[in-house]
Amino acid sequence: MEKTASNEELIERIRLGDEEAKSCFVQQNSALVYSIIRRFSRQRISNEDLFQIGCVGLMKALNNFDTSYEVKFSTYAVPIIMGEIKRFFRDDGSIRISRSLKEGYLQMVKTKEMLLQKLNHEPTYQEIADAMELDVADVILAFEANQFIYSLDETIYENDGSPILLEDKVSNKKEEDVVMKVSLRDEIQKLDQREQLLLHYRYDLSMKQEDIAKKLNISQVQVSRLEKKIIKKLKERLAVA
DNA sequence: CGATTTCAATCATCTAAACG
DNA sequence: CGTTTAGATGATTGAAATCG
Repeated sequence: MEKTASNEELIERIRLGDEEAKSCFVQQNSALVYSIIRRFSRQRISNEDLFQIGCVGLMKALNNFDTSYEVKFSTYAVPIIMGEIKRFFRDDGSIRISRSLKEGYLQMVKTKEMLLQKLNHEPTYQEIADAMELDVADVILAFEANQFIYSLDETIYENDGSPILLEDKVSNKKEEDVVMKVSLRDEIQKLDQREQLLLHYRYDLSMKQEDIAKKLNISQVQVSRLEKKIIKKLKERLAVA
């Protein structure tokens, strides 16, 4: 290693493929990450995890930073890192807080699918509630709260049943799973509608390929193939990062 | 049993004769 | 020339065999 160079200089060299400059850069800016995560530290999550997430943000900032912005790197990087951490808390919270609620939700989704077949129309909240012998208010609440949650990882992480974990399919490594989780979420967002839906059915709802096939109007064989393709794609994209 | 792979049929895309 | 036709090559498909 060598004496301190400015961030701007280092970035210049990183752009040219200088690996040494990169590690030097990370080391130099870890203090910045620390100063940010200090504000977030809570008991629920270790500082180490937080730091890793912060570094994800740092790398994002590094990749997207444009010298023509005419601002100091740190000015640009801080909001990005903050965003990354905030996003993690949001995602993390929604999963941990509502696990039992989520399970109920999954059941509701299944019931809804079933009713859809039986009634031949989109079931009302009332009908779902009746079928499950629940209060309408509970059903509505669960649906509203969970509507947009795609918890493709973590969701089932401590179920004793036989959960399928997308994470395991995509990654072989055990470590650095926090970083992996974050970027996996990113990559899933980039998939097209049908692919996301397939993952949702498969890994959130644990549906059979055959049932998914019916839903998507394709054959079960195609579901198998499509699923394999998606896994492969995610794997490749994560491997590079 | 559910998931995957195999295999033959079918479809799409390209190439090059064979015309008018 | 343009376009029509024959065929070749490759991708996609689902039923059925096979796997775990």
